[in-house]
Amino acid sequence: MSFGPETIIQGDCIEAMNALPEKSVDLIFADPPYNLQLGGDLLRPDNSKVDAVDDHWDQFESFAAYDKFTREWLKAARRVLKDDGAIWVIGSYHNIFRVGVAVQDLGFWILNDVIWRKTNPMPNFKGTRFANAHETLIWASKSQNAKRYTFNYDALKMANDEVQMRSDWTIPLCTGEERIKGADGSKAHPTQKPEALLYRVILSTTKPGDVILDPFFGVGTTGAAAKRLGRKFIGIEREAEYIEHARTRIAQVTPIAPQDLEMTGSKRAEPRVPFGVIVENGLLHPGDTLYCAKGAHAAKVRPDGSIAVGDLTGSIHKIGAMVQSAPACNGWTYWHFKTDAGLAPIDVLRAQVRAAMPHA
Amino acid sequence: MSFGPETIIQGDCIEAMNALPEKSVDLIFADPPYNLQLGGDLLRPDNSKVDAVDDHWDQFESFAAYDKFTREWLKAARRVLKDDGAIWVIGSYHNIFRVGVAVQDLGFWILNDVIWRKTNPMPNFKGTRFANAHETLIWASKSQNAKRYTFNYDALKMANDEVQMRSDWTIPLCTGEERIKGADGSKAHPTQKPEALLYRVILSTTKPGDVILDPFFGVGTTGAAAKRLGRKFIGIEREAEYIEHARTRIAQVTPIAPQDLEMTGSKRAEPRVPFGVIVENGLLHPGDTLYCAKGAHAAKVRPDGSIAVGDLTGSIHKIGAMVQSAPACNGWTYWHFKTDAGLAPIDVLRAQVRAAMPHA
DNA sequence: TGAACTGCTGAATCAGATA
DNA sequence: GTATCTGATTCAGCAGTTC
Repeated sequence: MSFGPETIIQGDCIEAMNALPEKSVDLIFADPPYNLQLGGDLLRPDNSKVDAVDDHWDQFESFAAYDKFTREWLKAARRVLKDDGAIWVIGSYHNIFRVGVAVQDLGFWILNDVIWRKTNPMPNFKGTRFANAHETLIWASKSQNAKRYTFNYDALKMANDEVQMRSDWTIPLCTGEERIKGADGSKAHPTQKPEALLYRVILSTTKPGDVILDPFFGVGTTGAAAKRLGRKFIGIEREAEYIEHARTRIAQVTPIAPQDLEMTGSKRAEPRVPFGVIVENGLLHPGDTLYCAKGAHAAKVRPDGSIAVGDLTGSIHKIGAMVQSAPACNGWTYWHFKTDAGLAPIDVLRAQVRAAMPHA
Repeated sequence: MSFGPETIIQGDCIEAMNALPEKSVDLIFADPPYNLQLGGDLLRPDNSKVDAVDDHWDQFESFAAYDKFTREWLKAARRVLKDDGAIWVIGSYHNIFRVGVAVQDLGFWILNDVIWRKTNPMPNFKGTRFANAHETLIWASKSQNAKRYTFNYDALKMANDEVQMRSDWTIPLCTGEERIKGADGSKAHPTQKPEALLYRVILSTTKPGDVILDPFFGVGTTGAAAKRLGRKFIGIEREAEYIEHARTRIAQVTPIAPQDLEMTGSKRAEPRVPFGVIVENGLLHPGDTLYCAKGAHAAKVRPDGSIAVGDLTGSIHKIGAMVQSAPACNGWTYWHFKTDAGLAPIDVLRAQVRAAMPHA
């Protein structure tokens, strides 16, 4: 089954997800409710004789109900997720611990917890606690064995001034223009997330064209960011009013042109060039000598693309590791050849071969 | 019962806590095993081996076994805690969700989760995830009705440059001189916490003279910080070797008057504003064109904050240097974007983002 | 004397394709 | 499923040495 680029479903998210085909979505982003409905039931103002056991029981019942709900929607979510897909869940200390345990118990494998560090949080007015200045996101693959989840490491590193992206993200709250307002000017949704947060989630863990499912769609931040970034989305939401806001909002989003979606790619994704091809193409010749950067080691190129140091023969990687007594070695950067300007890594020859290859 | 100012008990923490009188301590700080589940060896890019936490005390058979252990020590801890006392537990995503659920289920009432944001975390060497740059602390009172927990609001605010203390704390790792070393110069304990972290915990949630219990005492960071701040402590630790280090260490601590205490690490590290954030926040869009001041060079913005001039892609700084054939370039001042009033340097956009982040 | 440089290290669930 | 091979991958801070 393939989805249209924009799907919004009104209804209960568990039923709606169970109606979707299994293993059909690439990423799930979920911002579940965390109204534990505590306080009212548990507060006993008379305070005359608080039975501690009863207190715990009440609390347990309430937490148990939330846990049951959490496990049910997570289970439904896991069914529709592709085996190489991943899930994000956002929450606060009220619910995130319970969500995290359910995520782990259902077989997801946590990859990171990520902190959304708010630049402009609401202060704690009473001065009774630390200002609650962050929320927590859990990023998990479908299972421990699912090693092929999407992570655009190089693009994220580029987006962070060429330093690898950390697990704490500093992003402002959703305010001002971006905040969706109702007819009376009041905020349309109590917990609208900033689009910058979703931008980073989607940029880091999906590819263009991927299908993103949001079971608690609200006013459609996930949909807006997905559309902007050329991803498909499925949003599920119970409240007709939120859906109305979401539709209006998403209709106004202009997608980035496909050719402008291109980002810094991974070296791992580049086509493999065996060292033998360098020799085959005459960029090096059998009998030529390779050197390590300091010239301490020298190796001879052989016709089949292996190299020799004394009696030792093998691949550029193996021999490189052996002469250094290292557990591993990248021969492309370790070995150099002589040029007029001095030693140059053989990786430049590989780059020449790749440049001459037809674009895929 | 009253305790001496410094008590260290060797033994199992659950048995030792059960031997203490109930409702006798003011604060508990616990740094339990994290239940890391590591694969094989991890090599850095330079082929050196990461010194992993592979100690026997961190090994558990299953989540269920870890949960059982967690509930048992938390239950024992709750018994010895005064009704107006509080508990801190620190952990990572491997264990903190399970700890948090146990804390809630046992009747504690979470007041905050606090993020220890590390200035100098270990990077992710393989480029597979976000750098794991934080740990999470849970701060909880003994029960929901226990409103009289200690929180030194004004002192904390003062120590934080007159701004309310937030739930994310930026503090460096414990390294250098502070790190306790064994006879052979290697680290005495694999997970020693920075004293600055304990200062802040103790300063914010205890009064001078309070009794602080640490059931996983290790090399005694809690004891050292408690003594320095004029609090009593009880440390429980199984390993005789750790206790030996702790005693030596704590003996060298000179208590200081709280008013003389300078909050360590309270200066907020000003996060850089990477160019990717400008795009993320929609101040520029993928596909937009940047120009040098004279308009001779043009570059296209990409979704990850890299830019492209023809086939060349890279950061604003790198590409700026390349088009000028210069060794280096400040991309913020070199590249401009079109406005109604002509070209403006992209640095004005960075200023806008910074202005929107008063507490970044 | 100081700047520059080299080396080491920190709670880490850390690769991917092919045979 | 396992075994083998290619070859990609790090940031901040401290200590010790060199220039």
